[in-house]
Amino acid sequence: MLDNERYTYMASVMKAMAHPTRLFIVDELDKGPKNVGELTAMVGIDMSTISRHLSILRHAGIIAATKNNNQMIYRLLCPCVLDMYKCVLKIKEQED
Amino acid sequence: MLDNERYTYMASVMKAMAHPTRLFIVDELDKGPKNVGELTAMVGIDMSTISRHLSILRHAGIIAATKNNNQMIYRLLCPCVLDMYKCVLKIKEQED
DNA sequence: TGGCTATTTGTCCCTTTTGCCAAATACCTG
DNA sequence: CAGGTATTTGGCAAAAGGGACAAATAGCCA
Repeated sequence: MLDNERYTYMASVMKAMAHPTRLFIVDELDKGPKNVGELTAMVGIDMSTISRHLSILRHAGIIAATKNNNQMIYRLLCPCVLDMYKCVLKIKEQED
Repeated sequence: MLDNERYTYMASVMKAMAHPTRLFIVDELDKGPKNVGELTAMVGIDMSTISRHLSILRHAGIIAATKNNNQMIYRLLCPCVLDMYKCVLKIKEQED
């Protein structure tokens, strides 16, 4: 398979997005930066789990964090990920 | 989490893309329809595994298949998935 | 029908992912 | 320093993902 490394990298970024909770987080961060507590309250699962989701998105380079006192403020780095939604919706239309 | 079903659906489509071999297949099908044997030769792993990858992409609505004699010809349904690459590359640039 | 080619499906094994709880860490404040 | 709040990390269990091999299925041709 030609250029395997490229595909592996691309897949890793897409995998980071490919989870309902993480897509929700990305959507929320697109509206504005938020801390872990706020996101936890919105999603309604354990904060440790949210923290891990945020870590996955951060390592993929999709979001970034800044420390504010004892809080971590997360923000969306690349709003272009939201364009992926458009394509997914186009696929959905095709099926109906 | 608001509108959970929407996020679950979107995640399932993105998950279908989130694998190096499947991204490669999508890229190849973008150049033109191909049968399972051709894709297997290009990727270099077991045909049964390729077949399952194709099944995953088909169920996600990303590709479609037509039977030609005893071959299955796969084709890309929604070339817009390739636009996702652009965003991933933008993310990569940001990191360097 | 029997054999040949192309593809899919069943099964097994191993690895990764996800979620929870509890413990650790970080930072502020009295 | 002690206590409080915010977040991350370790460990564990359940579930899902990925690959190989063998067996099943489908369609063609003699």
